Amino acid sequence: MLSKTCEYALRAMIYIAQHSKDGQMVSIKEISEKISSPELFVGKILQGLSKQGFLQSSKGRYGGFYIDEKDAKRSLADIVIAIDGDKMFKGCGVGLDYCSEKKPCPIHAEYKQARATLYKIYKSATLEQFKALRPDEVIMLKRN
Amino acid sequence: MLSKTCEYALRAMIYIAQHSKDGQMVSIKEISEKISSPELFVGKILQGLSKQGFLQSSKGRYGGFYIDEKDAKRSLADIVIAIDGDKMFKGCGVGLDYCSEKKPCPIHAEYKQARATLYKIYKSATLEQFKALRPDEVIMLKRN
DNA sequence: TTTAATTCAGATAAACTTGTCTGAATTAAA
DNA sequence: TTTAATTCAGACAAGTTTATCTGAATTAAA
Repeated sequence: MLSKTCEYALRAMIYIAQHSKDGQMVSIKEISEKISSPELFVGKILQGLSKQGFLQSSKGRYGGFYIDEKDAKRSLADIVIAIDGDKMFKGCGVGLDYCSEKKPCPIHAEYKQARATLYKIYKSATLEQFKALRPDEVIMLKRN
Repeated sequence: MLSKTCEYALRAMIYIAQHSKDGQMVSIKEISEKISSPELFVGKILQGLSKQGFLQSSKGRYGGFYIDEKDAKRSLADIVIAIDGDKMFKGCGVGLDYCSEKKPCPIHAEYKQARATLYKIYKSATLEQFKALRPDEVIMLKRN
């Protein structure tokens, strides 16, 4: 459902949120290692998100990325939509352009409901929540 | 969520199911026109589904595709899985490999539930249901 | 038996997504 | 002020999905 790009983005953002303590910047190198993802590609993704104001970045030595308390309140839905658009939360479940309330396909009502639930789930999840995990709850962001 | 290929497949299968009356074959040409999709591409897709036993095909003049009553009972979920695989119904909502019951991500439980609901929706929808529509319920399969 | 209309099979091409390279700009520390 | 470490920007490359081309095989009808 999420593109690979979007999954990288979420994992990277979660890692940065978890490691943004007292102004310490997190470098792309560190991030990509810790979430096992292609360094330059994740760099690009974060540059985009940074331009859109989802996180702070600073150039130069000891530079990197940072997510402050305010930005950590952003929902996963916002990030998903910034990258994949809202197609995941929109449209007919069968891919019919002309499916509507007036001419619903057989799964229209249920699908619409399921879609709304999905959106609610992503919308109410925040980066903050991943910072607040107890040590025994901490989740591996790596692959493999 | 569904790939383009899968959407073509569903729309084509629905069209064929709706027009498979008393042994009459439906040609790729007719199908692709009626659902406005690339003819040769939909041809390929249907060839694959036909090999997998989702519908009948016959070569030669007056040949084409056909969905009998038994095959019309197949669920949309089966077709989706045959084409896109089951990734839509599996895995973590954040894309975490190590998210599990034991170490759930913050949205694990809700997402799992939503995913299951989605599967149920596709699993209980059949091609048959699209044949049974009353005239005023009939849905446009075309684009544009 | 010939012809025309079709599916089938495999190769090729175009478009999109994912990933890499290169060099410039920036910044903190030595 | 120089150096080393970083992000940034734009071009490039590889991989995947979507779409097309070509010719062969098949079949019903003329």
